[in-house]
Amino acid sequence: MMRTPYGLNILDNCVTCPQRTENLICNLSIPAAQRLNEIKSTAVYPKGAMLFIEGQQARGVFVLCTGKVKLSTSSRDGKTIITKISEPGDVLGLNAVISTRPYEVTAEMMEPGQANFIPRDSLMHFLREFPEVAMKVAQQLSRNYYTAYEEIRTLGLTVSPSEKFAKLLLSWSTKDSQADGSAQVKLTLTHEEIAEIIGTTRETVSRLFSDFKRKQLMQLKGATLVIRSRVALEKIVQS
Amino acid sequence: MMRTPYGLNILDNCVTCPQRTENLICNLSIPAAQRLNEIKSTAVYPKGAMLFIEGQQARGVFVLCTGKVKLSTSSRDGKTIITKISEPGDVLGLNAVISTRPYEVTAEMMEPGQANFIPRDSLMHFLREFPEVAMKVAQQLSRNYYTAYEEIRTLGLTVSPSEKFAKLLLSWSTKDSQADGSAQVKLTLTHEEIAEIIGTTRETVSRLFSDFKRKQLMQLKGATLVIRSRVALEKIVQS
DNA sequence: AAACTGATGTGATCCAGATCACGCAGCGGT
DNA sequence: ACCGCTGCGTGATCTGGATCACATCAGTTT
Repeated sequence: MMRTPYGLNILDNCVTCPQRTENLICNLSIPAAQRLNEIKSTAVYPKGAMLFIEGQQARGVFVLCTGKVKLSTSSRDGKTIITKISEPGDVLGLNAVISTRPYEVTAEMMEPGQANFIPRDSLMHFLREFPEVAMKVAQQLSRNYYTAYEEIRTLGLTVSPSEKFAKLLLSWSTKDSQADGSAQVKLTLTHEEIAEIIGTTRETVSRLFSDFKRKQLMQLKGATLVIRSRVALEKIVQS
Repeated sequence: MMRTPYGLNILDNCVTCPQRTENLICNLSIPAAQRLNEIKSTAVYPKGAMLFIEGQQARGVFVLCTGKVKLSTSSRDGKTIITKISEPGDVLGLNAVISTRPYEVTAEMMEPGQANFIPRDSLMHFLREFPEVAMKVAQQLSRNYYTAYEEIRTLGLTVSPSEKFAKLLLSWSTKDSQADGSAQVKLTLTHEEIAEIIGTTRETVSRLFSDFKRKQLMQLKGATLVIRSRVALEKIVQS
């Protein structure tokens, strides 16, 4: 099968989505995958590009191939919270399309990357054509819901910024942690962005970094964050 | 068609769910409705009964017929937040069942009421049998997601308790507001419960009531809450 | 009626973070 | 080198709610 740099087959792309076998577009039946491949279009976006903006009428979904995407929502007075950092394999805008409502978040490329776009109508047709995929979509949606619920628990039940910060570090380190409980993560976010994730101010995040370093919970080598011990962090979370 | 007090046909029940035509169990095709009627079982629950508890393996969904249900989640250290007050017509536990995960909330009857139970396996079978219903389920799930997202916005973007309180009052008054912007709502929650909704303390809620009454934003006649002007409240929210 | 219980009002105190206000470091552009 | 810009570190204040500690009140029970 031929591959062109800007027109990858979704089936092929699937290979590039590590450990995402449960994903919407993976493990489709051959005819479904072929159909999907026909209705999608691929594009490359620069850093800072907006895939869609909160409040816009939903045009379709984006399947992220490469790069990271920042999902955020803001209030009229300028305050912003980041609800998720999406990674390759994620399907963006699904809720808005399925429920035919405006996008509930803004999706911004954090680094240059590639995404497949599937227009609203094509997707809905596709789902009616392949009911088993509709079922997978429902499961994806309920998984999204769980993530949102975790967010609610964090925002509503966790009071102190230090606790939320510890939670965030833990969520980062789960991906590739060592046997001894330590982990290394590439830090790609600014303090400002971290503040928008845990709902506090830039200054407080800065102080949290100092505190946690002093308490030997973590350490910074260039842009690499070294987490000393997960158990110590879990103690802080304690909720 | 015969009606028995404790074994209402779901189709009939639909009539008792006001303005819920978009609901999962309403507007089904005749065969789907009949099938649904076969797999459901109805029960009456006393006040305080737990339909399900956070963390339990999902057994099935509940379709609320009468009464109100409090959905909440708590942290290990005892703090609780109420995420939603469910009303007749709502489908409870859908996300957990579809994603085959534990219930993410606790559902407690706030007053005696009736609910239909549909076991997990029966529901999944049913959805495979009627793909058009699976599609409706997906839409219901994405609507749930929107509600959760609203919650995130409230918790994450709204800082002051007074703003959240105003938001809550507005959400109550939307249901039946007068032309002049006033509205009357039966107050069924304690200050403690309101505190758990907006994420503050009982004392603060008590003070908020005093403040808002003093500022002529609302007024209390027995258990009836009279909202003076919606616009004034919207000014406070302002986000 | 008295005692009990759960829901409520309200003052006094305290403190974690927000806010303000800088200084400083890195880095790309001209 | 210079500038401009964005991100970061840190002190000094200020303050809104949490917390504690009672008093009160309405509805129930005995």
